Amino acid sequence: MLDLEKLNHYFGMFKGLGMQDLKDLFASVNRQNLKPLEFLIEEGSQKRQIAYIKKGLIRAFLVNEKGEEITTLVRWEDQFISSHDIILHNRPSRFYYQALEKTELLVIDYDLAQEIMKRNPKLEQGRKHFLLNMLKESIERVESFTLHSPEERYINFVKSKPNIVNRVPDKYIATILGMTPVSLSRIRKRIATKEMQKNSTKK
Amino acid sequence: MLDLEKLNHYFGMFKGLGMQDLKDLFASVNRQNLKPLEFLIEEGSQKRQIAYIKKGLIRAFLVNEKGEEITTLVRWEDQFISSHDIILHNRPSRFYYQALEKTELLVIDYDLAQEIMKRNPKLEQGRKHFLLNMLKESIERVESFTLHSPEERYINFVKSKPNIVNRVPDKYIATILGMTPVSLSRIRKRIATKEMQKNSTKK
DNA sequence: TTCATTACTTATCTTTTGTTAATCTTCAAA
DNA sequence: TTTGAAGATTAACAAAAGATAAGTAATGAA
Repeated sequence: MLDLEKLNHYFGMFKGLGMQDLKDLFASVNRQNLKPLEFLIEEGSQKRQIAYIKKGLIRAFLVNEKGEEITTLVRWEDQFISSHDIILHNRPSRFYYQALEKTELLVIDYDLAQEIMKRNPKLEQGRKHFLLNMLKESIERVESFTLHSPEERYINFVKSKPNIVNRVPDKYIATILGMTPVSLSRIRKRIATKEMQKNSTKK
Repeated sequence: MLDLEKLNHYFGMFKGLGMQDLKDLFASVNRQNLKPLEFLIEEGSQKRQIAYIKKGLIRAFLVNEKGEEITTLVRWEDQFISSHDIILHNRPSRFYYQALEKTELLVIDYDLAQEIMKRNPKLEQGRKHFLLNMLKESIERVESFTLHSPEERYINFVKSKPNIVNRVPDKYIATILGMTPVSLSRIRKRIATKEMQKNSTKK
């Protein structure tokens, strides 16, 4: 599937786009490739850009007062990534955005995208859809903290993103789920033990 | 300040509204009053409505498998409240929405509001603003779980919502912050002890 | 293939949280 | 003013999580 077809498929974004805007859009989209461990956005950046991930995987993390890296999210192919500090809060990014794999991106300036949307009211539909999905995802994540235990949180993460677990080191998954890597390791062991018991009684 | 002025102030919502739509809107807004402990929405409900809180306070909670009530959010005057299960996920509400005080609401049918928005493209701006605020709030809440300890979470809650703390029982605040009431009580004591020490050395 | 680095696991100890139940407060209804 | 009922605190114990360090496994570059 072509890139734009994919975007359209997920967000129905380009339905209403005029020819001039399509040209503008294409002209302003930059391809960017990152090697593993390279940064898309660094702490302190104010670059107002949004990236569509064609291939690869990016993690967002910040360095806290103790000097520890806290990873808060990962995004992978066919998702958008941007600094919410820059885009949503209009402040320098507290987070780094780092590729964990060879990653191919389509990068667009946020303000330009805004303008194009303004000129094409029909695009609002796509934006609304996109925002609602972000909101859903975020609310679900809040609920994972208020409604579930750390162990349940990990189990659900594995269930809902089985392929991602194999592409992201556990230590990053740990802090995404609000726990330490050591604690996650213990939880994994606990789960494995329970599985063992289940299987032995089954037999 | 009048109700509509307030709404306008916070969301700039009615700028682009035509006369017919204003009439529609007014005709379809229902006033509703709740006594303490009465429900706006009950578990299982599918009523697609959004309420603006003129006065009072509402908590959302669900009853988990163990039969415990888990409160996940509170909303108060000049805020909107709705069931995200119904509105966002199109499924029956898992949550109850209960007034904790004498509460006055303006209730509107969500689908009607949608239609009015569709007929008034200028309103999209207000909706976008509203959605972005919801998203910001939700992301900040996720960060409070990944970036802060339970103790810090409580301190931040008190700092950012000092008036609300006095209107909501601690046991509800506890589960909003992802902990048990007993644990919150201990945290409060710990904080108080630290404050004591600070004040004694200051003297 | 080897070796060094990084990730993961395990161990030990401390701190915090969960659980349950008892006790103390508060506050509103009688 | 008294008195229940609900909320908050405290206690006691078990379970889990944090912190630190040491050991083991995995991985990728030379």
